[in-house]
Amino acid sequence: MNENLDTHIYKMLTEAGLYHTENRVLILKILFNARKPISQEAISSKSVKHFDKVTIYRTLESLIKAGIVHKAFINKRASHYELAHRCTTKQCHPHFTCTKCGSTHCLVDLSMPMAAANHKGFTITHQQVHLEGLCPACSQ
Amino acid sequence: MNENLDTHIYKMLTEAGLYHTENRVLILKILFNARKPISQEAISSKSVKHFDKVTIYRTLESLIKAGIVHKAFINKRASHYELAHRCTTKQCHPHFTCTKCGSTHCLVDLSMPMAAANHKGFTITHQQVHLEGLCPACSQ
DNA sequence: ATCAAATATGCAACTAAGTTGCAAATGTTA
DNA sequence: TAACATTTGCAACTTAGTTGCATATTTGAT
Ligand SMILES: [Mn+2]
Ligand SMILES: [Mn+2]
Ligand SMILES: [Zn+2]
Ligand SMILES: [Zn+2]
Repeated sequence: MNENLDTHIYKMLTEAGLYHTENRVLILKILFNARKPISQEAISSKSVKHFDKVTIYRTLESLIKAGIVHKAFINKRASHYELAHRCTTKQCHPHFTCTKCGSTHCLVDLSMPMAAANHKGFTITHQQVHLEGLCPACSQ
Repeated sequence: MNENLDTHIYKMLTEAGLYHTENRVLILKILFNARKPISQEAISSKSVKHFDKVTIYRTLESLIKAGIVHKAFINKRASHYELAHRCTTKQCHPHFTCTKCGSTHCLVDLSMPMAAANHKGFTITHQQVHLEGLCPACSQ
């Protein structure tokens, strides 16, 4: 599985025309394992190796430009990043924020209908749905 | 019309149990006139009177707590504020951001179906839809 | 009108997310 | 291995938002 992940990441970077650097691979692995949007600070603290925060921001920037990563939404002034592999070009899965514990979750199996592509002169190309309420743990 | 707005604002503040202060009224008028989410910085620059930014943040905070104002979404690290009068408790109208000119719009007449109130243990109480694409001016 | 209590305001100082410039290090290709 | 392109770390900076505190304003009761 680790072998597969390394190979997968290697291929992704090659296809994107990005240098295959240690930092890029480590950050991608952290994002793969997180399975939800996380902040620069969270990436930093999940990492064994010390990263300069500028390096993390610039690495994320390059991955976003390549379409591998995207910003999910902004929570408490810090953007949260996740892999883009479970989103279409027109719509990301809905994101959920618990109003009690503050945790965020990707509701990848909750499908939401897209708004019409045109609405009173607006050309709508992308839709993002943000949900709030209580997470399973806090619903009890 | 100005007479009506003053009266309306006065009533809103009274009903919310908030002091009827000059600053609160001025900021509410700016929000009424803006007709879209705007930042603290924008409120400040639209105002003839000089406001301390802390005053604006604390005024908005009190209005949010009273349910009169809410944060629409966060754009470029700065929250954008608008009146809550065109939103229900469960769902705000969709917000649109133009990818070309960066302008934001409230699509108050574009209705989006609510996600189910329950989904795999999540209790969903609020939904926010964010759309992207080209605004009428940029669509030409 | 006057006063006391509650609330709002302005100022200075602070925290923290994200950015920029630049020199040194690393990855790629030949 | 050499030349070139890209990435990295560091220091310094910008700016949204917060906090503490002393002063000013609003309100309701007298
Ligand atoms: Mn996503
Ligand atoms: Mn709104
Ligand atoms: Zn929770
Ligand atoms: Zn536009």
